Amino acid sequence: MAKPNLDMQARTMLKAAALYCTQGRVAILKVLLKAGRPLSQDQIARRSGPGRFDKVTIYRTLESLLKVGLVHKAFMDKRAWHFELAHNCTESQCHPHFTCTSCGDTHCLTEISLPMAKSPHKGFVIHRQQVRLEGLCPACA
Amino acid sequence: MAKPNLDMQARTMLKAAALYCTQGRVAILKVLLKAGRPLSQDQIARRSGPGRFDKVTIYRTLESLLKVGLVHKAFMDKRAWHFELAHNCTESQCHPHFTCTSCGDTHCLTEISLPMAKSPHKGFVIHRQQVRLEGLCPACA
DNA sequence: AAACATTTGCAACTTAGTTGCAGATTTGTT
DNA sequence: AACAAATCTGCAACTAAGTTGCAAATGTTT
Ligand SMILES: [Mn+2]
Ligand SMILES: [Mn+2]
Ligand SMILES: [Zn+2]
Ligand SMILES: [Zn+2]
Repeated sequence: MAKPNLDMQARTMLKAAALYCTQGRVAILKVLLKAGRPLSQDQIARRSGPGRFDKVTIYRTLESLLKVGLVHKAFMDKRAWHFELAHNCTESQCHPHFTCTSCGDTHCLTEISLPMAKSPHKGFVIHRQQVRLEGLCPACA
Repeated sequence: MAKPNLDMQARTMLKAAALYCTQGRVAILKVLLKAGRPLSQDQIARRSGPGRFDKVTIYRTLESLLKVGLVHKAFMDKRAWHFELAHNCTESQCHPHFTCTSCGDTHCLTEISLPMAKSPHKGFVIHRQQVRLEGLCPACA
């Protein structure tokens, strides 16, 4: 029952963003919807069926989703970028990301948000803030 | 007047960390001391004299400095890692980094620090927190 | 200065991400 | 349904970051 729902959801999002509903975009958006956390190009490729899309296509698809604000690049302290749906994000702050130092899993902490930093002194204008947390996840604590 | 001072400072730090005082380590540490902000391998290479050290050496040197806690890896939202001296950092939080969206420069905001995030619910244990800020620097605002 | 421990450079390799271009899809229109 | 215009896709070739093994060079201790 989740499948057709996800498909609809993805197509609706693309339509609303005035993007072509291509096979690649629908599939990749569904992967991100289902995952609910940041994924690398590599993970997205494997989850959308191995060999289904060229990695160039995946990067370009993600870039188009980025441009219209459907996804965010999340900062992972790994060598590869990770992409995720833009959810629970305000203009000035995306939700914090928590990475477990034991199992390595990353979770989106959409429930919490820190106060924005105050500009320190001489004319820094702060527009956006990004927070990364490290520690032990429930499973590893 | 800054030169011999920096040299001394670098050597003292290395001695204290029980590391060999090699030409590479002294030179790279001096570069980081002088820069006062996160630099990529590439930037470090250029600032320590082009062709002076192999990039492998620079990476391995930085890794040794990392291991003893003299430097930190700072996340830059670029493809390359950036390294900087560990300064004004507590156990749980390094200083925030500010990147100007206009000129691209990154500044270390060692004067400010945000309250630690509160663990949201089910057993997340937060050990460290990292904050990245974006906006306009004094020169660009 | 010798002996030992550690670091260095080189060359070769891996992986993430990018670019150009021709052919395939998508969409809106007849 | 068929067409044309706009856009996307895969391929191949490329750039750039980072890693590994190993022999030669350097740093430290005696
Ligand atoms: Mn997230
Ligand atoms: Mn810093
Ligand atoms: Zn865990
Ligand atoms: Zn600026």
